[in-house]
Amino acid sequence: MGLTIRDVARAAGVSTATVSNVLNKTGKVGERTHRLVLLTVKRLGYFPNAHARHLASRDSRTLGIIVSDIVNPFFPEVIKSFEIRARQLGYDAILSDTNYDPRRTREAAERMMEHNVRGVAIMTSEISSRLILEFERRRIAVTFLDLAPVRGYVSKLRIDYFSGIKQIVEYLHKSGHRRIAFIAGRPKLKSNIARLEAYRQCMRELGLEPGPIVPGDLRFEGGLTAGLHIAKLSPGPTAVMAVNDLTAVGVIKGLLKGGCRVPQDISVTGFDNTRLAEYSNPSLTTVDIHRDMLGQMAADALHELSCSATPQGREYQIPAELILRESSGPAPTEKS
Amino acid sequence: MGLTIRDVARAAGVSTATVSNVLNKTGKVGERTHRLVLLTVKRLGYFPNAHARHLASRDSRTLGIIVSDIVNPFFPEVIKSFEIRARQLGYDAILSDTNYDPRRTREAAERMMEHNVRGVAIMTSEISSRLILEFERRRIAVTFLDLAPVRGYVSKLRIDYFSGIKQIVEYLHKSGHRRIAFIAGRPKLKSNIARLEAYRQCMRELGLEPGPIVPGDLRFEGGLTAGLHIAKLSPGPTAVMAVNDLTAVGVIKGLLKGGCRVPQDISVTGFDNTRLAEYSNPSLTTVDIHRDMLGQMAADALHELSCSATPQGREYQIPAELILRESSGPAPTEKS
DNA sequence: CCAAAGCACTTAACCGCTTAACCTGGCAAA
DNA sequence: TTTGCCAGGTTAAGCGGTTAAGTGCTTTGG
Repeated sequence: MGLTIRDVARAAGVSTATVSNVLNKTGKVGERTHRLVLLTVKRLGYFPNAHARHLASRDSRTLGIIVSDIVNPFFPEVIKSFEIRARQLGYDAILSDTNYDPRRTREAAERMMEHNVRGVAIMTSEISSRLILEFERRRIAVTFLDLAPVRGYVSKLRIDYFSGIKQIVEYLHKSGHRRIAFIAGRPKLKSNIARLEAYRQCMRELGLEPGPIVPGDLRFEGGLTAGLHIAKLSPGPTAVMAVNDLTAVGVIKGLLKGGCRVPQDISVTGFDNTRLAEYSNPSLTTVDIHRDMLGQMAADALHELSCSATPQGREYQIPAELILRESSGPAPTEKS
Repeated sequence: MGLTIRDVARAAGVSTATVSNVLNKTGKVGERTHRLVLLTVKRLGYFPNAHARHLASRDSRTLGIIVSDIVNPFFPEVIKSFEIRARQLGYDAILSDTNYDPRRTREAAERMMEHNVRGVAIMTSEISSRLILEFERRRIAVTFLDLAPVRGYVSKLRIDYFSGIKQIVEYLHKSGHRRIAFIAGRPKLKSNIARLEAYRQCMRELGLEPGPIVPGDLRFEGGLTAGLHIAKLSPGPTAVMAVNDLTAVGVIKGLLKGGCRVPQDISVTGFDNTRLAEYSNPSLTTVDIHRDMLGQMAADALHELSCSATPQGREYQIPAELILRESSGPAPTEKS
């Protein structure tokens, strides 16, 4: 196996406690010895065993993040910023992907417990309340996305879907659009429902009738179908809001296939501001919800919860920001 | 803290060794007791502490994967399939992202050592040979992508860039293209060099002069610039091969801005078959290099190396496959 | 001038698990 | 009946660290 702290201690002619104190920067070691130990560590190429360290200190200094699908372009940036912030705060970060599968979600949660994490950011909705209670029982800090109320060990990251949708609707309205369709996502996902409801409410507030609401599936294919469908409508909408970017890209393709030009005939908007939005052709007008901030905030929230003696969950707002690109423009002048 | 194996042992009226034997399925426990223990574990909601387990068994049963950028759409699928396969083989998987930064690459490697992984899949090129030696010294299995020769503990995953490029060139040639440009990537990356060289060689083999070779940066922006540049060329190429999909998407945008239609005036091809290729407009003709297979193979290779008594690294081939989509077509008929 | 305090360490008892070595009772073979 | 053996346990010694308590100095205050 590898070297142990005892090997280092022997080589440096000190006790293991001294080596440990040097490596943990407790300040209990004199400067001469400190340097000597550090030198020996370098010379031998010693790395402390993380497992032993966690076990002995009764503190894993680890944060976990559970996402539903790492391939979904929404998550990588969240994961990345989570991991970076966790490291800055002195934590190790571990990731689990559930693939939208409740069984794997349970396994992911169990993995977090086995690793004795101090906190876990849950970025998926397929999690049972039993598991959440289990986390609470073990005093493991938790953050949720949108779901669940704030409690002792539970903080909440609320993405401001309403504001995001509102910005789109108002922008389209100002650009002269009056018939604005909506392509929905999965009817069971809270975040999708929130967007749909926000759309309905914002339309009404501007005195507009919520236009055709077409089902989708959050995927490209659903958008494609919806786009083809909308291209055939008469009188069709002059703008289409999609529940996310991927759907919007599908919609654009569907509309083009159906003979509509984007944005000359119909404007299309997305949601999430994934890379796709930027690279799409035409590039997408969409809403950015600061995924990097999301990851960072999750790590910060967990740190705060797990450090406090009397933890009190908080609610964090993730702002949404309208990003104008090529897929939207002024409404075409009516010829009917 | 949480429950320990002692709590379970006490509650079930057996020794800790028995509980351990049940949980590890060693088959040394009678059926009655087995069931009793399992029941007690469920009832109390006990999860074994992974750190203690790893420490005591002197075996982390963990595989690591180091990637350069999780946000790069190439990696998530690799990571996902790696992680799935690792779990199937009974391993825990940990991920580190280096962000193309040598310092963070070193930290990632150190993290792997601290976690005492049995093997690590290195999917980045910014790694120093010192670290590789360090892995070898500790008998940690390693797989590399393209780089490095096969050795005792080192296997190699070779993506068949040559075949991929060759398929594109031959396809374009058959479609009547004779002037085929190439947009390069980073001149230091081995994988990029391999593609460029393959392009040169394949062109020559077909009796074609390697056309303009335009620098790029693997990013959208580089492609955009290159596309604008090429649109101005006269006589311009009738086809453009980009070093990767992202560049290709940029190229398309650049060409469109420069007044060229894709694929009517100019065909464009990508490389990697990221999701982007599918969603781009027009969708991209590209080469799929089976990223899921890559991740799985890496896990398999590490498993094999770390289990063998006399490990001998092997070379694994990752096949490449041409995917035809909308961004390419027959060469326009010359009018000069 | 002596006790108390401070400094720079060492000693050794854990952390929660695994596992080799050691028991024990019951049954088949001698 | 004795012996041997095996299935089905238990005991206890680590794994590689951390850390509270202890030790032998030197310094300091009254």
